[in-house]
Amino acid sequence: MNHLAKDRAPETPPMRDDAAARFDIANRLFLRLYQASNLMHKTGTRAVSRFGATTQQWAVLGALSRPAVRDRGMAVKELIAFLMVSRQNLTAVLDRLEGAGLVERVRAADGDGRLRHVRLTPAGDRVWSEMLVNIRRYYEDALADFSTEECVQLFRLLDRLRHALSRMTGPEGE
Amino acid sequence: MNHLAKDRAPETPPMRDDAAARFDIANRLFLRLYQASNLMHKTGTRAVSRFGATTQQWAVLGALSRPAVRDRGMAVKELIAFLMVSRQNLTAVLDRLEGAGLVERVRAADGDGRLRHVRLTPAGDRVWSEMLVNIRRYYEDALADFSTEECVQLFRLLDRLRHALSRMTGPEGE
DNA sequence: GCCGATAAGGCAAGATATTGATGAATCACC
DNA sequence: GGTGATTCATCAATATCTTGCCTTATCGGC
Repeated sequence: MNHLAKDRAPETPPMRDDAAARFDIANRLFLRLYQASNLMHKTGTRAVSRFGATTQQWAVLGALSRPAVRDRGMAVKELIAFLMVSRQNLTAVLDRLEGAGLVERVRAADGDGRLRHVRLTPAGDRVWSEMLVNIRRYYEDALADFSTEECVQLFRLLDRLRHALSRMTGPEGE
Repeated sequence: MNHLAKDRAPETPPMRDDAAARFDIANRLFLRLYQASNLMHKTGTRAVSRFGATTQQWAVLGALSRPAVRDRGMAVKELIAFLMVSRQNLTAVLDRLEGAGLVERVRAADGDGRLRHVRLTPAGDRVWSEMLVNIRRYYEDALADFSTEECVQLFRLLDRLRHALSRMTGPEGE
């Protein structure tokens, strides 16, 4: 990795080195994303393991616990868009959560009879409150070395990356 | 978020709101990490699908193709530390790669007879070169809206997060 | 030469993730 | 009222990913 003649380039920077440097940093970036995501699932599942939960179930419960949707629940399609997973996968996760009694599928009270709204059960609400204690501690541990400003920075960059990647799944995957 | 204990000194920022804001941003951050990682696997696997590969196999081949280890290969233990996956999982991925003839397990030429070095086969080397064309295009597409400076920034933040999370797996997980 | 530690593989169980194909109920439109 | 699109579910195949436990081979120290 020789990126030497970098700081003193009064004219046009050499195209070849620039492309090579970008590939190199992209490679490292995606490797870190891969590693960080592996570790997130590993440590996250451990953090909520005493509830028999996993990071995916955590994500679903977290989505359903948001004040804006706590009462009405979310349609499966909305959850798919929110979590960016496949329908087949989400169905399996929902099955497990429903089996554990944390979540229920109800027909939408309003118009559309095709929609099934997924909603937290009272038990799910209770378990989520308990999990929240562990989750707060998990966030504190994981981000202890990050200033709030840096957290925001990382969030924004990840958000843009997510946006770019979701465009690659096809124009409808927005 | 409702700001509760606001009756404190106007000089110091209210602790409660600060903690709530940090939790909120942490929550969004990890959701974005979850989403971005899902999308990375989805779009990445698609990018190398015509080689019958997946993102994990891509990661392994990428690790083995680095100039520093191209000839001697990497011990399984090194690969585990590098990719941060479990041994049981890596074994399965290596089995598939070995079955496809892209990778071989050889006894370490040097001292330790316990070590099996995983190395690219000539066929694996060839396939990797072809995959590289797709991978370069993938990186360009995914990071088109990012300046090189922003890529470095995101890499550094992810690297620190990876480090923090790996500390949480236990002191040996370094 | 014995023995604990290390490196790797085998086997099992369970959860997550993708794609693809199929089916059933419902809605919107004509 | 029929038709096509939408929403959700199901079955199947395949690949990851984790934990836990057991086995084998080897290394290093005593």
